[in-house]
Amino acid sequence: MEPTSHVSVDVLVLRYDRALRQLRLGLHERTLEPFAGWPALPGVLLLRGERIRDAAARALAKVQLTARGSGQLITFDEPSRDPRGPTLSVATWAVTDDIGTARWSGWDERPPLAFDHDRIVTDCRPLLAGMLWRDPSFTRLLTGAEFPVTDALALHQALTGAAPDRGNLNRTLATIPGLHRTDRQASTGRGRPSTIWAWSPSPTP
Amino acid sequence: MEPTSHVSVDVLVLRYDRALRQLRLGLHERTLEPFAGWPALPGVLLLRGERIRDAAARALAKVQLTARGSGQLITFDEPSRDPRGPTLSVATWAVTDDIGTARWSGWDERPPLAFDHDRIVTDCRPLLAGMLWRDPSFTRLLTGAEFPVTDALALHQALTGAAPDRGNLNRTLATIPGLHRTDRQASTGRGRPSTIWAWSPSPTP
DNA sequence: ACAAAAGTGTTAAAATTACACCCATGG
DNA sequence: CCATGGGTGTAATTTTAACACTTTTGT
Repeated sequence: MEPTSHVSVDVLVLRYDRALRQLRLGLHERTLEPFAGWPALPGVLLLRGERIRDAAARALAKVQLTARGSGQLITFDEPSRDPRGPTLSVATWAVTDDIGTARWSGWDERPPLAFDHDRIVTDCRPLLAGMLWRDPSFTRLLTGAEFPVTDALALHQALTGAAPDRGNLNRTLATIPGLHRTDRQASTGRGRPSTIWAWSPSPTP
Repeated sequence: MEPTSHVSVDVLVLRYDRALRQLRLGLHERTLEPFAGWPALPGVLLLRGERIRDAAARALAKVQLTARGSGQLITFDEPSRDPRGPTLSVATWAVTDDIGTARWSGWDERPPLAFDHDRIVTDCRPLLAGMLWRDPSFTRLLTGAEFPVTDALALHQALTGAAPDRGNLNRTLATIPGLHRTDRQASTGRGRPSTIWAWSPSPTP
């Protein structure tokens, strides 16, 4: 018995799938008990002296992913959340471009998760929704360097649940510093092609 | 050498001093090395299986205080923040009525603190400012069951740095659910007496 | 009467929302 | 030429902010 609780870092891995036009959540199929065979947020135990961001990177490595950026959300401290013993969970977000070996799931079609990870996801969603369009680095990572408004709409819908008015979303984008509309367009199949927005060169100088 | 970092819970203890009309921060004079003799945020090491809220209560007990309410802020993970070895710090807030054995300091006249506690205080201030008037339970704890507008003004000023317009603050208060103005007044010395606002019976049912 | 503190009224500016209508493309 | 998706324009509503002016008290 250790004198203190363990600390795990669990990551909400986000990846915007341009083909599916959907924000997807990266899950890791557990191989060990408890919850063997269950999908879970990728997580690791925080090592002595390790920074949370680095632990998150290790968690991503378990599914062969590297984060473009990450950040802290909330800490969950329910003592029985892990049957192996009391373990804090520092929830973090990370954005990636790759597929890795993760199991990718839509936000709403997500299967039941191991531990209290369902709760973590539900509690953290509004936090992420609040960061979209307001936190430039988070937003930039999700959208990538360039994106059509359609993708912006899908992102907004994925995180807030409701689809915003297209016109208003356009105006919102126009007010974001470092973001500007280009004269290029993206053909999406049927319908009028969407204007492409682009970030200025240096997002985090 | 333990396999994992320690976890401390450090508390920003808040107490509104009606006589001084000032929000004060409760500090604990350290007796042990490192930083013996320095003032610090009251903190304890999180025990195995202990909830953050309970650890915060233990920290307050070190200065003979009990919290009326508390909550989580951010987690600091800089590995060298504690010279004894890597220690996470989960910063929390707590509101109390008592004096206890704490050393109370105004927010701006506060002395240099031990560890990275100066940084914790500076980083957390805007978070607390954002909770004021928006988070009803936090607000209610700070103001108490009844309060004159003057106190509201002092609280706002302490957390945001700037004093708000009196008229606008009055209107802000009027929109807060569960809060209503009474027909009583508080004489504050010279000048026109201040209207007393009161919370409705059950704040957190 | 005057200064200090509190309160009211009014208005300007900004952000949020909603909705009607026009434009471009594929079938 | 029409359904589909994208964009612009406009207006109502709400929030935020600022400031002038009035009221009440102690000295």
